[in-house]
Amino acid sequence: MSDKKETTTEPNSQGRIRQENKKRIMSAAEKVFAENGFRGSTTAAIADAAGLPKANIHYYFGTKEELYRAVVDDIVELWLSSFREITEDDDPASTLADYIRAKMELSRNRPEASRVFANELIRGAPRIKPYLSGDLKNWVESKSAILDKWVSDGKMAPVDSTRLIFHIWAMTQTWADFEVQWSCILGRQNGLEDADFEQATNSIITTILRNCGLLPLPERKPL
Amino acid sequence: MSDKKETTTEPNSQGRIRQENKKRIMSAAEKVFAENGFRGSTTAAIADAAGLPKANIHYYFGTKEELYRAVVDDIVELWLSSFREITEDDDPASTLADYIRAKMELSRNRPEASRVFANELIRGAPRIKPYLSGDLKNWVESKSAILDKWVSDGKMAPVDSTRLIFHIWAMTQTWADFEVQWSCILGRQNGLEDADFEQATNSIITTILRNCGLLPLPERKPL
DNA sequence: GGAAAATCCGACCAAAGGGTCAAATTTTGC
DNA sequence: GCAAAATTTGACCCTTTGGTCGGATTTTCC
Repeated sequence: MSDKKETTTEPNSQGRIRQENKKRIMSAAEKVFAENGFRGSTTAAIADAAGLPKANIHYYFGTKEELYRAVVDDIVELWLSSFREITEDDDPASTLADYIRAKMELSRNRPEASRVFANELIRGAPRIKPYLSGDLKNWVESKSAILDKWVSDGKMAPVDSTRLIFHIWAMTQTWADFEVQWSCILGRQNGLEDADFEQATNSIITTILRNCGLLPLPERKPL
Repeated sequence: MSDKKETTTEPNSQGRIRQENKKRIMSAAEKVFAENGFRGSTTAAIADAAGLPKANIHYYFGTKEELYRAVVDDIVELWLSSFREITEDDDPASTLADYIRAKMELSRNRPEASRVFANELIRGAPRIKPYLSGDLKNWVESKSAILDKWVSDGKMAPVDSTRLIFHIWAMTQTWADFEVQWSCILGRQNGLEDADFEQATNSIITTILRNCGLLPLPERKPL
């Protein structure tokens, strides 16, 4: 079913035009898929966004499905590569804060990538389940093991380390996926501003560090 | 453009069959829209899920767009009605905990509703922006005012009350919208279990209450 | 019980959708 | 400079899709 174009044989060292066009198409596709999901996106819309005739999309990617997979694979790679390595010797507070900042920068700079991913998850992740149950599961397990080590070393208070990671993701990605909701509620006519992301970042960091006993208990205002 | 069936004139007191069928179709539509978004959903798929011929969908709802709006309006109403009233005289800790529990129960029991809403937001909320900038904005503003009052009354520590609400939503809704991600990572072959939701609920409550200085600072394990 | 209203539903239609093709043009490698 | 390879593109094809229609069946109401 997919043995007709064999992208694997392509020498790839040359093909400057090919590289450029594929990148252009994938970037356009990311936008369209983010907004409409896989089934709701049309190859015509993608071609339009890329400024190319529809036939070119099929020339470079065969089917819509293949293009989608290429886009998703790209995002998965971005996801995994964007995590700085963490070791048990690191300082919990600054490591967690840095991680939250990195995730928020992704939400700010690559919101479409986040939304493509979100779309895929909402649909039950038919195409990326193996990745979720594989690389991603391993990543979470190894990181929560480090958190647990920090706890048992007395470097931070006991927490549910797995849920901690989940909830960091939820709080950071919501600023990309559901941006329109927050910008409406905050009354930002032209979308969220840098300052909104900064404030959100600080709020998340505070929440997480307090939860881990890494910030002093905030004083209540005296009656 | 919509003056041909005039659903408003329908006496509605009779029409038992009508009520039942509309409910059946909307319930099926919620499922299909949740999984495929508006553009990705076909009326045939909805009819199929409802166990009715496609023509009936159009008989009761006119167009796909009208059906979608009916479903979304229903969800918006559910959203707003599910919030217990809060007053400044309430106890912060139990009020926040109750609210988180209520949101988590919605995520557990009406995940499709949450996903339809999420789909709409990811797309930029073309059809519900007025609701976001209206009712929802007001709701958030009135609730964050109460939180602020609690702070100035010394009943809880100073927090960014608006972001607090946003992040409660993010952490609770992620368990509906992205359930597949969490169940893969947790290795649950058959989807999340009740116990998973309980554990998540507790984790969120702890996080939020600690953030508000409503739980004692957790002790670190001594070296 | 019977006529009017409501409901059901298979058959149909025009538009949009994914994908193909072959001829024309451009780029590459020597 | 030129032949082979790569790329471009409009026209085309078949399937899917949202939506309609009209006649059959059921329900309602007196």
